[in-house]
Amino acid sequence: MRDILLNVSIDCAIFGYVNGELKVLLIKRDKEPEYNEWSLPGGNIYIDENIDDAAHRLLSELTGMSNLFLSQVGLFGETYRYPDRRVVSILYCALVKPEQFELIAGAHAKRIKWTKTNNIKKLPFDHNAMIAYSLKWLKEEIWRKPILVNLLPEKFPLNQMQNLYETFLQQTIDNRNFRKKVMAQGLVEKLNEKTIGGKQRPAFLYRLKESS
Amino acid sequence: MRDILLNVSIDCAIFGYVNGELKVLLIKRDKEPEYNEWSLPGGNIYIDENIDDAAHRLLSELTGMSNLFLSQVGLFGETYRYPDRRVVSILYCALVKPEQFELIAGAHAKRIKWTKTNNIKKLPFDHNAMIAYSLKWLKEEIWRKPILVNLLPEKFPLNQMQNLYETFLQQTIDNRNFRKKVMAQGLVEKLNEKTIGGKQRPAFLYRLKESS
DNA sequence: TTAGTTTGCGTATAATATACGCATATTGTT
DNA sequence: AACAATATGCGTATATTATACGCAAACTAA
Repeated sequence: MRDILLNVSIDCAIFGYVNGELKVLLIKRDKEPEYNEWSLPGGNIYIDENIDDAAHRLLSELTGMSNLFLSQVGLFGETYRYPDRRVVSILYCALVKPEQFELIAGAHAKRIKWTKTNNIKKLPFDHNAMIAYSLKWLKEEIWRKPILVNLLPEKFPLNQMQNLYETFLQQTIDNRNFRKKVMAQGLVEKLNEKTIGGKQRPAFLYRLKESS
Repeated sequence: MRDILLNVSIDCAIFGYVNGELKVLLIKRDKEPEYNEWSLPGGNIYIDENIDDAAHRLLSELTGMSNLFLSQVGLFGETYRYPDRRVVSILYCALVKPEQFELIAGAHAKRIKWTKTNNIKKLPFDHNAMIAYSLKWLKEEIWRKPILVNLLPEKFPLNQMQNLYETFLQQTIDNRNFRKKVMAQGLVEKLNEKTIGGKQRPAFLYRLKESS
């Protein structure tokens, strides 16, 4: 039985994009407090466990998801945010393609579901604030971190990347300017390969730079 | 005897500007671990204490400083960063005018000193990384938060504000463009008062906007 | 061959940031 | 009282960056 950090916890706001709709992953709690309520996946950190590692482990245990690109986005430490004892929570955030994951309700999660982010009902603790904060953070970081690029296959043509950005930002982007912008900030690099079997002119493939 | 959070602590990187030099506040620890070593001021959070409040209290206790504009800048949670037990530390940061404070070494601080930020020797724990991180953060936030404006008197002419920015950023700024930039982002507001007793043309006074 | 489509080069325009001119209001000096 | 010295605070010109758009090239399907 490994010891846990009693005053620190982790919560994860995992967003998924399906058919142009942004959804957030909720689990049905199978323990107190807030037994049977829908909430963000989260939990405790082991005493000798790296915080980022803990976030990945918790998600894996609760939902079966692994190898996500998780970013630490904030700290929620209101005095009475958690009823049982004083717990400061570290908020992690990721964007995923729901269809790439088979959700498996694991320990402490009776069920799992994707919920539309517009019009979320009242969640336990400060989880509504966490979701709002994450969405704001995401839109700011989308051009600086490979949050979106991680939804793509390892190698992809630029128009696929552009479609993703357009879908997430809910706006069309000029393809020529998109290329310039993406190249200027250098999150991705051009490969010497092209798409094959497409129904039009082959496009060069790109991938996330090592350093990102 | 109030309980404390065992797994969470606070550290403060307080920077001071004297004669164009940036210095950081260090205290000489009077308890283990790292007894007698110079380190960043910091300490524990009480079980029912707001995190921001704790940061202010700790600084006050250790150094006598109060009413600082403190910003939470990061979380340091490496597994073995603290030798006695697992502690995740929340880093706070502020910029002050050293001459405005009478430093009083309080509980758990044998001495206090200002040290130049270039060429700091090895400090305990991860405090060197904390200082480096704070400096990077400061330069990014200097136009968005009233970190620097808080070093000024309540009412000030724009050239005083400009001098401060120039000193901190170590570069000259065109006075006309400085005015435009400052007005455009609206951290401060113009008053209907002017400087008196100066040795040249009186300038309008400005102050930090309420909302900031 | 030709129509349809996407790629990916280019340049033109708009928006923003930086550089700089200079008249004005004040104090100190002759 | 005139003038130098200095900082204020208005303006506009230039450079840099972001956005809008033209269009030829490369491929597929028919």
